[in-house]
Amino acid sequence: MSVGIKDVAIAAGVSPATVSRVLANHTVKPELRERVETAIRLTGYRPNLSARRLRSQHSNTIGLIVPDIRNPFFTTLSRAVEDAAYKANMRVVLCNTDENPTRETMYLRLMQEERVTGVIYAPTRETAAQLDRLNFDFPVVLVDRHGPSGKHDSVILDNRQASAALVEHLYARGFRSIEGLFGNTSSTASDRLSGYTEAMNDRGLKPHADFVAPNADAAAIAARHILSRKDRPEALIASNGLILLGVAQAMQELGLQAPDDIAIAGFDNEIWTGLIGSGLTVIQQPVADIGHSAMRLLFERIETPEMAPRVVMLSGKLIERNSSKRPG
Amino acid sequence: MSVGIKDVAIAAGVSPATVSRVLANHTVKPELRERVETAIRLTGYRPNLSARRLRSQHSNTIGLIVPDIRNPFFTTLSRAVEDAAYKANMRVVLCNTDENPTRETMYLRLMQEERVTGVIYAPTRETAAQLDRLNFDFPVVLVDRHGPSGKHDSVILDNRQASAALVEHLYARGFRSIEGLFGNTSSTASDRLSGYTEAMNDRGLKPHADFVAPNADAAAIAARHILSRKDRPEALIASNGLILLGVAQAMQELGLQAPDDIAIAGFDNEIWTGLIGSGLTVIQQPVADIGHSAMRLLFERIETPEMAPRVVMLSGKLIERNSSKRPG
DNA sequence: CAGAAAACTGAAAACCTTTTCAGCTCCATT
DNA sequence: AATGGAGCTGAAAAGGTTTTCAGTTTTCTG
Repeated sequence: MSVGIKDVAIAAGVSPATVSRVLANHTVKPELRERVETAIRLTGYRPNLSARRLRSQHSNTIGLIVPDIRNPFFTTLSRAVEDAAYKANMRVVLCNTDENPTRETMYLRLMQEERVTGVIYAPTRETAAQLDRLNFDFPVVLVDRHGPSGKHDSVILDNRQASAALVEHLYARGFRSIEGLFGNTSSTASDRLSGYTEAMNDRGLKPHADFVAPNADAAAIAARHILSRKDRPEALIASNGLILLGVAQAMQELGLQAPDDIAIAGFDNEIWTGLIGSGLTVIQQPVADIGHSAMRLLFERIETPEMAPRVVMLSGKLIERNSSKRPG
Repeated sequence: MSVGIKDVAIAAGVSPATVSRVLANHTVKPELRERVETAIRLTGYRPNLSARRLRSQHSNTIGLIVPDIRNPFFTTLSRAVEDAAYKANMRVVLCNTDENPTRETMYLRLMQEERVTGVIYAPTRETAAQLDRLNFDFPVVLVDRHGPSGKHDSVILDNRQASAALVEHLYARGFRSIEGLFGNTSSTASDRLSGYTEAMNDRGLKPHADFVAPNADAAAIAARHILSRKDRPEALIASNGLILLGVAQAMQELGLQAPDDIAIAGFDNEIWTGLIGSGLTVIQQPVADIGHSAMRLLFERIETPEMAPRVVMLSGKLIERNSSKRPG
């Protein structure tokens, strides 16, 4: 069969324990270490990680649970997580939930069975609400979305502020009727909603929010409705990258141009937002930072389990482009 | 500590073996099964996958090794792989190589140590060349890129044909000076190059190919050069999605419009290609199909290890948009 | 140079399952 | 009524490593 530590030990004329010590870089007399190392090379030995994990009780695995890796936000996030993980000599198990609570709980259970070192997790609002009740044997860092209380480590954007900044920007450019299209599954969407609502109210404007499943197709359908309405707004805000994409698709189908026919602003500075038309005004999230911060929090939590939960809130940056220019 | 199968056994008044059998859905008298099941529920038992893997010699894990998950092609691919894995009750370990052979070999080694069930792998040309010599203990399915010989299962696009289709299309539209911008790391790029070259030669045209690292930034720099040349071509072909993106960026910076200033065509029907300007002409790859096919090949290989290697070649589809219209 | 401390090594236990093997019960067949 | 077989179950081994513990060698101290 495959060569084990025992075979290496025999080949090197030492005990398995010594081989293990060489592998773990523990203190071993140079001469023996030498012998073991050549034995490893000769036999082509590869440690069995399952056995190692079982014995050492360290899985060196982190779980990444996101709605859909195809959402560019989570794509970039996952890349940042993977980078940090491999620097720390850890593997990443990837889980897509499709915003489906059933899939979420099933993956959370899987994480338990894997005895993962920790989890980076963007929960739906539904599952997040029960997060206090659930008890995990591993640390969880929430990312992009927060839990029911301040009880969990999390890394999120200052969504209310970012949303308000969008309103403020459009207001400053002279727009008054500003409608918002928001996702209906995440805490992020609702935070952005309240930032929007508040900012509108502060300026004596009447907020008008619509809700939609956070994917491009659903958003496109909703946007077509809004855009073809007789009383369509002067400006439309999209609460995330996928929704913004749907809006852009609807605009194209209807042959509308921003900002001439309607002003557009939204979230997530995806590459295409700068290329489309004369550019879409967006809030840029520090996505890679979010991922790295999440991993940092996770590692610190592992090191100091009793530490009080921390919420890291990062700021978005308004990228002004032509889609929100005052027309004419 | 955490509850093990032994604790469940005690709680249910049976042997650990019986608990194991219940878990594996083996034949157990209904009454005992009942008792075990409630014991599991009561104790909150979760199997330890490391132990299970060690003993059963099945990792139920598949490795996914891609250059960069942020390349939309691989994003979609990974999603398809994860879906198929999920359905087969397997986990996915995600690896980004950044087209770096060192990282590749280190991940391949990791896969050995994980004793993975199989690997889906998009190798660089450099590592692919040595694939015959390397010997893995697990099946490998190459994806998007092929190995040195027909010795490996693989799922790829008919790249030569697709590339030729692009030339043919541009030729039909009246373009004669057609330059190509190709990646320099993958077999895919070189296949597309030869498709391009051949199609050009067939029509008595002189091929003109440039090579670039397959990422948007490098492509943008190269494209700026090409586009600012006095004798810039009538049409430019980009050999993948990232390169096409770089071209689009360069066009924008230089204030050029397709097809008025130059015709553009490329690979990968990313969403933004339909939204930008009046649309970019591209070859659409059946990406999800590629992923699913790869998993199917992998599973079939596991089932029938001695089967001869199979190459699945899928066809791209030309999406004609305005960027390749004859101007004026 | 003796004795104590430090450094190193190996045997065996432990990690948590699954799987083998033998034994038991129960039923059907002759 | 004896025999054979099918269907279950439990004890124990096995899977490949790390870790503990005790023992041995080496180094240091006075």
